[in-house]
Amino acid sequence: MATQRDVARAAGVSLAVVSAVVNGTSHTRMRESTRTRVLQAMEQLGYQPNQTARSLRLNQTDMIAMILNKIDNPVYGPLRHGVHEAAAEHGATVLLGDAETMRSGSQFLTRLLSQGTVDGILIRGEGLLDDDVMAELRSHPKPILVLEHALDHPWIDVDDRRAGEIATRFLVNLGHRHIVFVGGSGYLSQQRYLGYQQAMDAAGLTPAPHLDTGFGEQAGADGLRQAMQAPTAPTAIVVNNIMSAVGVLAAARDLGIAIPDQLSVVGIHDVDLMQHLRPAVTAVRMPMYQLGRAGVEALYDLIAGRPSAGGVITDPEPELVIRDSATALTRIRD
Amino acid sequence: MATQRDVARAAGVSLAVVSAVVNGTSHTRMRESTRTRVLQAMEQLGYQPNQTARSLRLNQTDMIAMILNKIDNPVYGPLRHGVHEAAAEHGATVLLGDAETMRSGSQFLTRLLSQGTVDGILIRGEGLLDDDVMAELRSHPKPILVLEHALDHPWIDVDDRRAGEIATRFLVNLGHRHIVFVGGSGYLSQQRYLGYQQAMDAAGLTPAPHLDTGFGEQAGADGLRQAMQAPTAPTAIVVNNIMSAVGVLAAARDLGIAIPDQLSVVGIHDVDLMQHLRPAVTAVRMPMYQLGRAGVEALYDLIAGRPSAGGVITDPEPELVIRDSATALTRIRD
DNA sequence: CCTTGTTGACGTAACGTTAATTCAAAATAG
DNA sequence: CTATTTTGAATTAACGTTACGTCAACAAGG
Repeated sequence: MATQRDVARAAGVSLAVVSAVVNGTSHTRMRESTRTRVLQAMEQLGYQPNQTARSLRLNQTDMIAMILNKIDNPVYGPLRHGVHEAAAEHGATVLLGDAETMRSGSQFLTRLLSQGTVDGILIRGEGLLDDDVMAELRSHPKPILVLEHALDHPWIDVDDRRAGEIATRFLVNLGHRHIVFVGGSGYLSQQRYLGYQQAMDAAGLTPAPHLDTGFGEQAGADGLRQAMQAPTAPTAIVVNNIMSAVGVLAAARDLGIAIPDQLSVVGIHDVDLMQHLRPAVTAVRMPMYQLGRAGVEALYDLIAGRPSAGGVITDPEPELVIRDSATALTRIRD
Repeated sequence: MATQRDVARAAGVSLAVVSAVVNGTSHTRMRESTRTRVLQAMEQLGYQPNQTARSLRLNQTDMIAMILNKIDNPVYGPLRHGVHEAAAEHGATVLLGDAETMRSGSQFLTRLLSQGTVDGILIRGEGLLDDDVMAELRSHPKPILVLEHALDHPWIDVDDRRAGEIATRFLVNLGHRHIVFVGGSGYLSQQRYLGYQQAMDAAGLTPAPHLDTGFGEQAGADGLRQAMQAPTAPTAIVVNNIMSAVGVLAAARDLGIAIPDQLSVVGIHDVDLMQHLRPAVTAVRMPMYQLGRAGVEALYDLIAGRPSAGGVITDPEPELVIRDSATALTRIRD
C-alpha cells in the first residue's frame, strides 16, 4: 500500500506537505496548486492513511470499547445505536465486548489493558464482572464510564426507580391492590423495586417482597409460579426485566391463568418483541438510545479532562407503552 | 505509562533485551538472572505493551472485523460466540459492526478501509450492503471472508437448503400435504425454499410459491395472512427465519387459528426464545457456533496465504428440535 | 536601500516496538 | 597458549505518521 512517502515522491513535494494536506494542518502552508497536485497523487496511488501509525503518533486511537453483559439482549439495541452514533460524531469506532466472555486473562481484556487500544471504556454490567477483572480495568490508564450506578467510577444511567414507580402506579390506577414485583437481582433491579415500593406506599398498599428470580425467560416463569403460591394470589405483576415477560406469559398459559383477565402484566424496558407477543405486553420504555449518546458524551468529557455530567438521565422520562397485557381490575378480590 | 525504555533503564539492560523478554524471542539470548531482573522491573513499573506500536512494527493488529446485518438477532449469539472463541485462540479480538449502520462514508467503514486496522474481515449479509460499500470493501488490502454464499469471494456457510428440506420432510412425515413456505428474501431464503421444494417433490406434493415477506416478526404475521388466503388453506407452514415465527404465532392467535391443532409450524434457525413461547416452537437448529469457528479458521488461512477451506458446512447437520408447534395431521383435509 | 513580514515549503525528531547486525567477553577446542 | 565458538548482550534501523523548527524567496514599509 502507498504511504505518504510514496505520495510525496509522486507529487514532488515533501512528506510534511502530504501530511498537511491529509490533516488540513494550518501550520504548514502551501499553494492551492500544490494541494491539488498532492490530492491527485493520493487519488492515483489509492493512498489510505495508516491508522496504526497515526494512533502511535497521536497517542489516540479513535476507538472506544463498550462492554455489555449480554450483547444480544434486545434492550441493548437502542443503546448500541446511540453509542455508535455518538461515537461516530466524535470520529470514533466502537469495540464491543461481552462481559460474559471477559474472564481474567481473556483476549478482550488483555487487549483493553494494553496501552493504546482504546481511548476510553463504556461498561454496563459492572456487577457481573468479577473483582479481579474490575481491578484490572481500574488500572487502565484511559477513562472508564459506567452505564449504571457505580460507587467508585463516573457513571450515568436511566431512571430505574422511576420506571418501577410508573409501572406500579399504572396498575394501581387500574384498581389493582395485590401487585407483586418479579425477577431480577442486583442494584438495578433493586432500584426498580424501590420504585415499586414507593408507588405501593403512596397508594396505601403493602408492597410484596421482591421475588428476585434473576434474568431471562425462565426467571419470569419462576417468578410467576412463586407469586401464585402466595396465600392471596396477585391480580397484577410488575416484571423487572423485559425478557422475563416472555416467561411470565408462558407460565401463565401453562398454569391456565388468563392475561390480562386474571392477571395484569407490566414489564420494565420495552423491545420490539413485546408488541408481537400475544397478548402484546404493556411495558415501560427506557431512554436507552439517549443513555448511549449521553454515555459517549460523558466519556469524551472524561477523555478531554473536562468535568463529566453524570448521574441519572431524567430528561426523556421512562415512558409507559400501553398494550394488551394489563387491564382494569373488574372482579372484586380479597 | 511505562515503556520498554523505562523498563530497560530500571533493569539496567538495553531495549532489545526487554523486547526479547516480552516476546520470548530466541534470537536475543540472556542470562536467566537478567530475565528475572527485567520481569521484576516490568512488574514494578506496571509495564503494559503498547499495542499500537506493536501493530505498526509488525504490520498486524490481531484484530478482525465481523460485520453482521442485524447484530442483536439472537441467531447470531452462537455465531458471535464461535467467532470470539476462535479469534481468541489466534490471539485476536473482534471488532463488531452492523451492516445496517454501514453506509458509504460511515465511521466503521472508513476505519476498516484505512490500513492497519484489522487483519481480516468476516462478513455476513453481503446482500444488505449496497454496491458502493462492497466495492470499497473489495479494495481492502486484507482478506475478506463471506459467511454466506458469495460468488466473488471466499465464503463458508451452513446448509440452508438442507434445513428447508429437514423442516419440510418432518411435516410431510407428520402427514401434512398442504405445506407453505413463508418469509425471507434473498439468496439464503431461496436456498431454504429450494430445500422445501425438494422435500415436497420427493413426497410427490406440489410446492407452494415462496411467500417472501421478508424478515422479522411482522414478516411472519404477513406471511401467515397471505397463506391463509389461498383457496385451500395450508395445514402446515415452514417459517424461513426464526423471529418470524413469533409473528406467525401472533397472527394465528389473532386469526383464531389454533397451533398446532389447526396449523403446524416449523421454524428455521433455533433460538432460546422459541422454547419459551407458547406453543414452544419446533425449529431446525443450525450449527452457527461451528460456522463462527470455521469462519475464523478459514479467514486465518487466507491471512496466512494458505488455501482456505470454504463451502457449505455439512458436518454438524442442521438438527430438528421438536417442540409443540407441529403435530400429526389427524383431520383429513381437501 | 535596508528592515520586517509573509508565503510556501522542507527537514527531522519523535511515538514504542521489533529484529537484524554487531560485538566484547567467556568458554571451549586444538 | 592461541584460535574458534558460544554466550549475553548492545546498537540501530526501520514501521508511517505528525508537528515543530527552519529557511529561502519575495513583497511591503520606512
